[in-house]
Amino acid sequence: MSTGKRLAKRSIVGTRVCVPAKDGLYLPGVIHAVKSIPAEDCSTPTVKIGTACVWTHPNRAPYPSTKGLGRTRLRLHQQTHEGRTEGVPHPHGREVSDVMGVRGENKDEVTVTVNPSGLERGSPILTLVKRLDEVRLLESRKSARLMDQDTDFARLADMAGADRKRTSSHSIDVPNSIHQGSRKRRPSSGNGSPSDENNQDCMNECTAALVLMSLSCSPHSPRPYYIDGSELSPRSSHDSETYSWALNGRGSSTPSPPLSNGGSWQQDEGVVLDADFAMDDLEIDTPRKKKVMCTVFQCTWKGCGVRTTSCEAIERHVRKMHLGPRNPEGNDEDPNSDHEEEFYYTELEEEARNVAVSPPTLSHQDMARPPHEDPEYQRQLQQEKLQHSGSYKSPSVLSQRGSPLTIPMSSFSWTPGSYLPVSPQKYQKLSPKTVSSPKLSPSGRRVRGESKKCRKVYGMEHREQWCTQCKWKKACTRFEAQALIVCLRLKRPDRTDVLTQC
DNA sequence: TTTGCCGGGAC
DNA sequence: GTCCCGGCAAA
Ligand SMILES: [Zn+2]
Repeated sequence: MSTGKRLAKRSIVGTRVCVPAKDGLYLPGVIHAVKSIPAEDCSTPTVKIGTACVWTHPNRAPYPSTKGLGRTRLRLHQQTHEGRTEGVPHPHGREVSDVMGVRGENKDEVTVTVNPSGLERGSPILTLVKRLDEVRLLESRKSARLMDQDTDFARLADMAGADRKRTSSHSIDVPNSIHQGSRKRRPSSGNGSPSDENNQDCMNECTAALVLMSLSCSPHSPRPYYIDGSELSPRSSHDSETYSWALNGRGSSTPSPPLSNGGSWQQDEGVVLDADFAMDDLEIDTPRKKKVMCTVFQCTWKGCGVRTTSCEAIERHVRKMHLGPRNPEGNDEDPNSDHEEEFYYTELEEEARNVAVSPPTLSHQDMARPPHEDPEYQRQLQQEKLQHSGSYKSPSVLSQRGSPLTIPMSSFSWTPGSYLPVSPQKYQKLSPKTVSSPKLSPSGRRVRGESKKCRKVYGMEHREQWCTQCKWKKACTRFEAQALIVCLRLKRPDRTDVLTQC
């Protein structure tokens, strides 16, 4: 519902940004004002660099603070999670914050120019070449979206759900036979040495989710894909528009952040989902769910408010109308592009009938069926390909970027609760919306998964080997995750980058 | 009857 | 937040 997938944009004043300077150098600054230009129906942020210098560019937005460092910028944020910006270890071990500029030369290094005022008096301007992981972030006020992304990454680490703590502590599935039958709490520490199998189990669960994320999300505000009977593919009603997770019906629909953490989750908090990747935006066709919701995208550029039903369309709009071409060549397909436009629209959910007046919309039938079954959608795809080849990210492009998986659902059952191995309670907490299950029994109870469950596999006598969920009498998460990995290996052996994490 | 797991309660 | 279990429904 209107609990919204993406939070409405807040004021960007105060947001740390990078602005392009000469020689490809990006200077950190803070947006201190946004001037609106009524005539042009847009606004121009003014960025303060240091104390005096002001950068402004009509019809052009500054880069979010992490932008402008090429691919390296994300690592800056992801690896540190400290909410700080441009704190560069001084050669003598001190931290300096008067960074004049940061330039990403290659993947692992950044060149940092440090203002002498941040060092001893009279020091010359320092140019430091630092490894990425040496660069720490000082306090910064990031844009809401970047905040969201951080949250995402943090939560990403939680994909092991109830097992996550044990993931980090390398211990899981504690035998609890001693306390069997007693509601007395076991000491939470001293879990003893876990079996390798359990460790692997946990890893598998983590990785399965990672794999999913990694494979199904494009680096550019990655689009989720959905698993229908046969494949993971972008789910959209038309024009690659209303994306939503529909894993056998249950899923989420908001984009997730790029997963470039290399699986090194150091934080664990909740599930992956949040404003940008939430299990909560589930579009499921069940008897329970009567209202057909669909997503519209609204431009948040001041005074604009243009709405489209397509993510692509709104991004195109923002790019064309407000931001200008991404680069001189106008090559919008540049994988390294800044995706700045993502900051200038918001995603809203509306009842389908409202959307009918929003252009461009097709029939609503297609919202309830997979795109590959929708002839109208297919036609649209063809047209889109023809019309926008080169400047428009058609689903095929998305496919390349996100490399959606093709997973035969017959090989394993993908039950909704186990989409990410997470405790149902947590799942529900992160799901403000009423979540309906894809396969619900008439009573509303979800249909039992078809895959083996710990109880069946290990038996009551080996309860200690069960996954945590099974121990808690919750929906088992172990075998679906494993099945997913198996499928992944079979179907996408080329994705060694992800598979190596398994 | 067995199994899976939802919902809710204890801690 | 974690952990547990009553009880329901499907298998
Ligand atoms: Zn299990």
